[in-house]
Amino acid sequence: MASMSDVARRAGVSIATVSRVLNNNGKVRESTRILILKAIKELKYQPSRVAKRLRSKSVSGNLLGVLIPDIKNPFYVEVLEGIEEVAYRNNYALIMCNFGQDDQKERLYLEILQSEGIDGLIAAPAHENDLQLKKMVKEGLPVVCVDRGLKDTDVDVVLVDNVRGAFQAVEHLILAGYRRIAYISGLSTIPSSLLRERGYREALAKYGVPCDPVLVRRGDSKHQSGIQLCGELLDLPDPPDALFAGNNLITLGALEEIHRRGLKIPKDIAIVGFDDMYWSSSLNPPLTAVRQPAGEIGRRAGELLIQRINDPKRTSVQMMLNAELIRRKST
Amino acid sequence: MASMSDVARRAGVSIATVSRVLNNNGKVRESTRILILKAIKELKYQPSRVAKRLRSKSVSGNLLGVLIPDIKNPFYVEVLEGIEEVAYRNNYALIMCNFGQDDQKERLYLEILQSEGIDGLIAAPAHENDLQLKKMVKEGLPVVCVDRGLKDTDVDVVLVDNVRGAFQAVEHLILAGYRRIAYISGLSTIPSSLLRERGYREALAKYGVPCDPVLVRRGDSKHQSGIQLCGELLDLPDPPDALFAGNNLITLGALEEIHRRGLKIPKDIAIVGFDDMYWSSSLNPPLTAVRQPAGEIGRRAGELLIQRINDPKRTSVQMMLNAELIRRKST
DNA sequence: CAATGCAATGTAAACGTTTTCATTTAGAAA
DNA sequence: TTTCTAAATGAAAACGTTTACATTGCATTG
Repeated sequence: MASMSDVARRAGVSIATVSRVLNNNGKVRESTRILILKAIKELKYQPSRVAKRLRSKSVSGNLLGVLIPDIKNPFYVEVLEGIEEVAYRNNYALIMCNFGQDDQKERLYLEILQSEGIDGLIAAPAHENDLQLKKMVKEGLPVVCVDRGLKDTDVDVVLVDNVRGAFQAVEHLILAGYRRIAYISGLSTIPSSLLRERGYREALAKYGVPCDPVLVRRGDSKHQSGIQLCGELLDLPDPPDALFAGNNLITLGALEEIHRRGLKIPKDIAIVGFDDMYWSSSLNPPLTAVRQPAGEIGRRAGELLIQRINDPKRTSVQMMLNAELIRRKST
Repeated sequence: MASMSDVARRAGVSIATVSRVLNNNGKVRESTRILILKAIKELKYQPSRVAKRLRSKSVSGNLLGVLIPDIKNPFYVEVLEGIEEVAYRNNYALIMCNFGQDDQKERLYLEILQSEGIDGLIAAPAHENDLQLKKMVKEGLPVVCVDRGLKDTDVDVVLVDNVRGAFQAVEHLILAGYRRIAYISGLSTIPSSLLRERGYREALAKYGVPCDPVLVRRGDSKHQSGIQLCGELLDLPDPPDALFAGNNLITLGALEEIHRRGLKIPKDIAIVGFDDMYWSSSLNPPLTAVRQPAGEIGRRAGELLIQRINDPKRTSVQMMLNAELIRRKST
């Protein structure tokens, strides 16, 4: 691949001048600019992002990190898509790190990202108290959190009002006449699990529906946990008549288990999920769900990150988007 | 961040020696190795992948590119997941490029990847005749193609037997008694679309079922095209009694349209999709589908790529995995 | 015409590694 | 002790940029 000095030689100038026309800074005579542009075209020269990144902390290396807990989860895929959209528009490349809710993997990925000299990071940290990530924020790496915040740390975060979303879901169930409403929670180290549980409890409380502790189950946020915990609930002597599932993987798992047992939804048991998918209406039955604007979360996060890269001392913002209940046929 | 010279200074040696212990090459006395290791630990030193990549074409920079057409498509997400798994295991980071079946975006992404100095690339090219990608292969970049090959080019590729998969699907429909079988194809610039159509035709031919040209529709592989083209088919004076959908997005779209019209599956119309998802059994009705081992495709591709990086002149392989028909309730 | 100042360009260092080649060191053999 | 050899280490260049600083050229001014 041609390098800057090749261009310089061919245009009969020094690399400094070439650099100047590439970055549009410094004065350069129009005639030599043309010469250089011509050489660039002829040699199909492309600047090396690697060299650029190595050399200059001051200028952006156009590389972002994305750290997500589970790419199997359609929610994060949609977030990722949103991020990618704005990253690409701003000429940033993306290093994708899928840590699968594995602490060690997360640590290693963070090290890699640091070592890659990324300009900024969008992360859904393993938990609120992620020391390593906090440290990176402290050290000045531009970071924005999605879906999950970072305790006691001044960092941009964009997420959804989990309490309110869950509240709406459960309120909807109550108003529809259900009384034994179960909650299958994701990992309780994840803030959103707790917040959703809070919404669940608040709704029950508001309508004076007793909260039977046996009806809230906690798993690891994965598909299998939905199957397992839904099964446990259905095996109860006094099983629930409705189910609030803590995320989409859990919902899908629960759905699978309910179908396996030949139960009818919503006659035998109703279900409302947290997280909507574009194909939720094709499920059996069409799923009532709390919709997070995942794509928008990703886009907003991307925009905030790029803003912060360009203005590192901008005051941090917490952007809370609205979750919306989509009523379909499962309740 | 501490650099190698910091370590060297603290250990009282030169950077060359530090480099030697880091890469385990060259002789270094045990006592100084220990000294250096100690300094590394104390300074929390981490080598810069950027510098490493810049300096040395000979040693791997531990960076891979992934170029996929559509991250909305669960198939590619699963492939991506497989790739990520083996990449991580081998200490490679991943630059994810989602080109959305947009030629210009693909071109730009390829340029970025080149400029990032990736060690290798896994790609599902926009079409068989992707000149830019071909050129990169020719120039020696290790590449493995997934899902789609590259014409007249000596490159590793891992994919599924599309003809056979489609054949099985359509044969299954025929044996179940359906006769007016429609095919909704994806983009016809994509080899797999054509191959699946071939399987479709071969099955019809084998059983002497006439092939009504009005029953094959071609779209852009996206969700919306499934809705649209399924609608057109259903509006036909003599509509199909069964549908073979060219990929999962199309399937989901078709499903949506069928439900919107209040038609019953499979009574009014049967449907079999190409691509299975782990939640296909939760669809309404549980979907009969041709399952591609997407995760395995990704893992294999990752392994092949790393092999090739380590042995660039290894002869190229074409790995064809089996697609399997999963019978559920939609047929 | 000399002095001045600014526009245009060049030189060289720096970023953090790897790697070649040269040099020092240590231990063995004589 | 001297000499030799292999082992251990170091010096410096190179990768492809950006950038601070130096230099050149040229027009303007007095």
